[in-house]
Amino acid sequence: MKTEESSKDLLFNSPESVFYTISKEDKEYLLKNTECRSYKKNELVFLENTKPAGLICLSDGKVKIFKEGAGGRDQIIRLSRPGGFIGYRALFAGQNYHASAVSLEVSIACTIEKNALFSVMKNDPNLTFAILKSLATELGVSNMRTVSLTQKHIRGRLAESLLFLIETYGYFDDGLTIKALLSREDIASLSNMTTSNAIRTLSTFAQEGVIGLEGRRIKIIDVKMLQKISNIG
Amino acid sequence: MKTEESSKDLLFNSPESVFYTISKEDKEYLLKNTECRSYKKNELVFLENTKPAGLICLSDGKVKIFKEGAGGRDQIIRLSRPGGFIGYRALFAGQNYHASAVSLEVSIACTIEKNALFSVMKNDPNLTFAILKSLATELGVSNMRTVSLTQKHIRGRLAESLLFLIETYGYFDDGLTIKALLSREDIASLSNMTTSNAIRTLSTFAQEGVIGLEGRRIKIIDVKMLQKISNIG
DNA sequence: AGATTTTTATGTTTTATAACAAACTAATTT
DNA sequence: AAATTAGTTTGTTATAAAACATAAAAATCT
Repeated sequence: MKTEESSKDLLFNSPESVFYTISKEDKEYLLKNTECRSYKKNELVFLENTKPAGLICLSDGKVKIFKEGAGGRDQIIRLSRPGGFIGYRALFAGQNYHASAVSLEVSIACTIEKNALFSVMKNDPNLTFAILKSLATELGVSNMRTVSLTQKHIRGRLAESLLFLIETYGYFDDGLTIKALLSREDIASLSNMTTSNAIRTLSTFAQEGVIGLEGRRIKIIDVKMLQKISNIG
Repeated sequence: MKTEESSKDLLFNSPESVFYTISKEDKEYLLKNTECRSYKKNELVFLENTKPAGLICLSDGKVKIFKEGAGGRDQIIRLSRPGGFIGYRALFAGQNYHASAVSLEVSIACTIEKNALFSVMKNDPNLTFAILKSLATELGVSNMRTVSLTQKHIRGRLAESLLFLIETYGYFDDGLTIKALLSREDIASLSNMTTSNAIRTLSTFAQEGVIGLEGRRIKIIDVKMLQKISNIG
């Protein structure tokens, strides 16, 4: 299990981090202005329409970013994994959050205070450029998702979501079970359908031998078929 | 009518441009590496899956950015107006275009060559920061749109599209007619519905006295009502 | 351990919207 | 000006998915 202290280390000293290559002084300065805390399952990380305090980096666990839609039906915009940033869109746009974030399991997240981060960025074009690239990439995913969610049918959307979960969280040690135990409701919110239809379609996939179901565990039996279902829409 | 020469001026010397405040030398350098050209109506500006050559700025006219979906049904991701950038997501993500761009009317667009732009950005954190802000803002719009398109009903989606057109292009001198003469098919692609349903729903709105229709001209009679329809979804 | 709530499951009905069809109108081309 | 093509309109039918309903199972609380 990770601690709140070791979390700062992941954020600033792992080679994949955009902060890995910044100067020693900048690193020390940001470190002093970063706070980590842990979240229980289903705890709010930030709330729609509030102001970002800084850049939040997920260090351990899983967080969903979602918008509440008409009739209480949520729409999951994004899922975050350790090492990923959350809520940075609003921060850099200078806006309030457009969505809320809630942990899906016990999680640790670190917040780099806004002004400290900005002052470092203003003197480090490479850092700003790296963040720009990351945001641009995310915008691409978001645009693709818009098309998928609006044009694919239920089976295609669900298949795409399962592939997305595999991509994001990978498998347990068995190499088959998706390493994410979402509720059926969350799977529905991710795939833009009602919970009933998510359950129904999952069990159809299971009957067809594409996946296996054991409670919240989803075993992927036939990835190729899943990709095919996702592609034909 | 704008010329290709005066277009460069808009891009670098208008106070709203992100390039307005860059140094004189940088401006001259970018100016040398910028090319403007005009496009006929329905001409391709860039094609999905090709590599961006630089940052494209629309100087005059209107351009739609769209993705071809299943069964030839397009999805308009974004509409650009003079002063706006197009295709910058792919450029900064270091990817090929995920969508295509086509002019909706006679247009002029300027392209700042990629490497020239990047070298200026690497030395001007403020410029990079400004572009980051702009991208973050767009990502917000994109996320909101995802939720609207997936959760609102036909009437709500169409009303939202009309309001979006007003916001983007404003009115003709009469203060009533939307300054954008889109085909019914484009209105459908923007609202994620079939052309038939776009036409049908437009004429329902007209019957209800919310809008007036004269060919492709759409007169907004009751904005409040339109906002209400958009909000209730 | 029992009670209560939440989550999952499945069947039935209703409805919004796509798909199809056919005609009419406007815009281009020859 | 006639012919051709592209775009618009309206009506009908088919269908995917939501809404509703009920029950079983699992998780949580007392």
